[in-house]
Amino acid sequence: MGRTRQKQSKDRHQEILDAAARVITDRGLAETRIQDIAERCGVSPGLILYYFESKDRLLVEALTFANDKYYLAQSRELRRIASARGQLERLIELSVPGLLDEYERLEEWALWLEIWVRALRDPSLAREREALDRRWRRSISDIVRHGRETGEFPNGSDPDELGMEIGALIDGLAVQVLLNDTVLTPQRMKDVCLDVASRLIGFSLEPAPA
Amino acid sequence: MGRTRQKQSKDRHQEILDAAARVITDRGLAETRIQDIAERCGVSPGLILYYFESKDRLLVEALTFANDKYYLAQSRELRRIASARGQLERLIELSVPGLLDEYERLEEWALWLEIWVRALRDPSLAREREALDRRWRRSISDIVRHGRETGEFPNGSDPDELGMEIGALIDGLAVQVLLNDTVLTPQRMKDVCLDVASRLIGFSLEPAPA
DNA sequence: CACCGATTTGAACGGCGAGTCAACTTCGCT
DNA sequence: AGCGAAGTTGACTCGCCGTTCAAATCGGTG
Repeated sequence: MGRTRQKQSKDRHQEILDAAARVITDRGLAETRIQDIAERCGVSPGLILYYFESKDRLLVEALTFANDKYYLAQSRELRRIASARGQLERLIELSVPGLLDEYERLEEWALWLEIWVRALRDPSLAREREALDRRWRRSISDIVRHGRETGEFPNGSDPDELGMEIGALIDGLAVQVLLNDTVLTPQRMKDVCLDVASRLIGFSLEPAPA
Repeated sequence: MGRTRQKQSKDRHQEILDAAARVITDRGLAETRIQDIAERCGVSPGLILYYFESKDRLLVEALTFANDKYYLAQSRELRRIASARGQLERLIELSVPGLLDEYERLEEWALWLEIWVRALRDPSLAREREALDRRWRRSISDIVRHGRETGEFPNGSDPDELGMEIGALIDGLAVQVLLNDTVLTPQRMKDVCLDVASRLIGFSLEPAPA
């Protein structure tokens, strides 16, 4: 068989997942057809079903696949920042839909909405979603822990609790921004998040107003 | 023609909207068929399209119709409470999926998720969603204003800002609870919301621990 | 080159569900 | 009672799309 053959096959697999995620972002999960995904790959519809046993499985896999991709990118970026304060600020920036580059974050949040809706009726996706979400909250609580170790943040509430609170705030605001709420601009969302986070964690915003 | 005839027609209209909302909650927007809605009404599928020009229009109307219903019920209930503190606590209780009666709030939040997803690609629903959301945030900021008038709450941040922050927090947490997050129970969500709200608004929780 | 399995194609199948329609019923009015 | 309009039915049409499949192609191996 040879390794190149396996490699190719794996590439195709990911290529399809990637295309699927993009189609879902563009057309919405409900309106995504196999034909669309095939076209994105420049491939025939039959091939999609050669690599995935059904459309449903493919779509679910694509949702979590894309989420993984974004999570890893975020992790990598945060690891390069030393101060907890800087990490928190960057995490928030990365979470605001449309603040940095146009497409990536918009895609991520749009996919979250689709995950939520489908998880309501798909128990296996529901379990997966919870794991993804715990990971996301954990990246917040880890920043809090880090900040306490370095002395940037004071001791106080349970870091996990803070991760949940701040995470929920970001989720809620991100939905508004994603849906183009006219009142809540991306910049304003960033400010609100930082402001509330600083009050909840208990540090002062003054020293470094970005 | 006579008014009774018009009245009947209006009832049918609402009956269908109601049935549609329930079906959407049960099966999800994407899986909702005209047949299902007809069955809920004990009526033939043809009749549904006699009252609504298309399935799409019916579904969108059903989403906002149900939201209205819940909003009015909430308003009525809050108006009966004198203290701002009591109003805030009740608003939070009413917002936690599955804390009080099983079905109603679960339905409401499930429908919100569907609204969000569809609003991503339906500009007219997007506009409608924003209005609904402003109304919801406003019911929070009004409580803050009321509390400042009565002296229960101290002066501080802009009430609209607080409405946005607390509203977003509730949204984010409600999604977790709705999706049966194993860590975040309904009771815990209520506690977290009250706790964060009291810190943001600046009043003490001690005097009345429910 | 000839073979073989893996990959890829595109045509065809089949079911499903939105929307149409012509016939039938119901109800208010005179 | 009987007319006309509104309400209701259920069978039918039609297009769409997931899935299947037989044939074609490709690429590595001996």
